[in-house]
Amino acid sequence: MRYSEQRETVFQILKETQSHPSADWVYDKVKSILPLVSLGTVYRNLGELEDLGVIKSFSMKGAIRYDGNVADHSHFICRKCNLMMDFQPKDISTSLHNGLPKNFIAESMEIQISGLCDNCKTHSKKRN
Amino acid sequence: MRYSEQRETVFQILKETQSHPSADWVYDKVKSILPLVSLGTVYRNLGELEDLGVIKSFSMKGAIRYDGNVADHSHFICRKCNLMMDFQPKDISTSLHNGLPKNFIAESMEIQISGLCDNCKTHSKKRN
DNA sequence: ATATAAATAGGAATCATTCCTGATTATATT
DNA sequence: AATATAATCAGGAATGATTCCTATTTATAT
Ligand SMILES: [Mn+2]
Ligand SMILES: [Mn+2]
Ligand SMILES: [Zn+2]
Ligand SMILES: [Zn+2]
Repeated sequence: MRYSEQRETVFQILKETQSHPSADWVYDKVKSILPLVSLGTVYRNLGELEDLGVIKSFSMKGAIRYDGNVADHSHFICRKCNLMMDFQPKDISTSLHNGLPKNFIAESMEIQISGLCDNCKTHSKKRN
Repeated sequence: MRYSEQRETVFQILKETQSHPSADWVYDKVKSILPLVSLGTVYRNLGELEDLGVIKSFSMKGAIRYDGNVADHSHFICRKCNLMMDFQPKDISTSLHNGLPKNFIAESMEIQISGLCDNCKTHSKKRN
């Protein structure tokens, strides 16, 4: 795989944010550094970085969101503003061995907690 | 909310399957009963049923999938064929109180295990 | 039976994502 | 340093899922 400034920039942006952004958000950020970058290039590089295993993605509310944190972790998701925050549940992987479906090979686990974030539990307007 | 045969049919189809189908799959099923139904009607009724709280939805691999099982449960997802199977992890809700993010109101939890289903671990072709 | 608002069918519009193509560029080789 | 070549790119068209629109139909209250 050949080096490209576009791919490197996409990767750095993803590593530096905790916000689990969409491709479009990444696109805007890249544009502020490389104004001529195209959205297709951002998508292609996000896909390539995911194939390399250095970023992750998941779809949420009809849009793909990307995560530069590839370590095992879980997410808290605010149902109002869609904030997505990492957290590390303790003592889960050990206790989860109970109740797993039979004959399936489990490769990864994600726990998603949905609810209201700190902002949204006190304010009614969308903040994020 | 007025009764409609279309909504009732959508609801019954979702209650009777365990497959976590897409809107399009539901559309095909409804058509076999009400041949003139439109895809827009299926989407609208799926949304209304979700608002009522009698079905759930989540997006997966860029498409919305619907679930007629509104009881708390988790999913095993095959990364090869996208099979989505309910399971009930035991002893999770109690142990999960450790490690939750601060100041967030947790309303629901879902555990997703990804891996290979029984078919896919032995065959290479897509079955589902 | 009639009135009325809710729901529908069919199709257009939208939006995220992927695909395509001719131009550019990183990198290896001379 | 110049050249060759395949990878990558920019820009835009195509796709596919979902939502939106509107004239028509229909459930239901009176
Ligand atoms: Mn994360
Ligand atoms: Mn389910
Ligand atoms: Zn929030
Ligand atoms: Zn499978």
